[in-house]
Amino acid sequence: MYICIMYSSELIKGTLKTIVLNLLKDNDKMYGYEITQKVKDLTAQKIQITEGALYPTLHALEKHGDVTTEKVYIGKRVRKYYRLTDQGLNTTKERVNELADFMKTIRFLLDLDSSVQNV
Amino acid sequence: MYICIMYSSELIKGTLKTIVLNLLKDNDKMYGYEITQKVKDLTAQKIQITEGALYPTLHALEKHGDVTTEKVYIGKRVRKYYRLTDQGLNTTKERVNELADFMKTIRFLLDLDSSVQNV
DNA sequence: TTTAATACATAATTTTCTTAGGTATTAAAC
DNA sequence: GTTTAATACCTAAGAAAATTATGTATTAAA
Repeated sequence: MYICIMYSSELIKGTLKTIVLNLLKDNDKMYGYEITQKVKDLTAQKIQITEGALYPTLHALEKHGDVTTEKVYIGKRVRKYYRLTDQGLNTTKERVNELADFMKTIRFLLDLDSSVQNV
Repeated sequence: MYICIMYSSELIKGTLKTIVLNLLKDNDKMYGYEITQKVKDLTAQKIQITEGALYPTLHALEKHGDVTTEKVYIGKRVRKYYRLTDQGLNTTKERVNELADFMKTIRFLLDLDSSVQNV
């Protein structure tokens, strides 16, 4: 699974693009490997993006004009940096708002707010 | 899409089973069509479960022993009621906890808690 | 009497991720 | 010195889960 939560597995899908876009919104430019590490660090290893999921996603974002790329050589090793376009920033805002709204709906639907243990 | 949010489409996937299980936890017994309507009502039409997604899911839950079924005839029309088993109740708790935890992680990752508009 | 709502179901297709594989550089360990 | 781990990119086959489309049938409403 692209999202390799310790406790479970396929529970949630479809958030990858939003996660990537939001990271690019906050970080000016990032390369693929960096994204996987950042997500891993920020989530205490709970979410681990696999490369098989990430790279096709990044390529799709580029194809749709949400990001631009720039190759940088560190010695002989190549890094491909991704940067949000103006359109990509709009897409990001839309996606993040949708996800936030959806999660709010789910929380209500599952009655999570009334229980004590879930903040 | 099984989840037919007004604003978007494929953003989130994989929550269907958890939603269904949690409804059954709170409602003793329900039939398929009732589940679709309940979710529609509770979410102000934001989430609309399609039958093509629901029925295979219910059948899978039955196959795995999380629910039992009971056919009831209303006149000549048949209703198939689904009811949680003890095992199903455990599955439900696990799933809901996982989903809650995951959403908390996503909220942190997307920095949603620090912004004003998202409560 | 036709349409909409109720109520079940399956099958083909599509999307999206997993799993697995491939290449190559650089740093660390042995 | 050489193997291993980490860095860094990538694709392709397969699986999972939904969408879309279709089917049957009853009942209520227009």
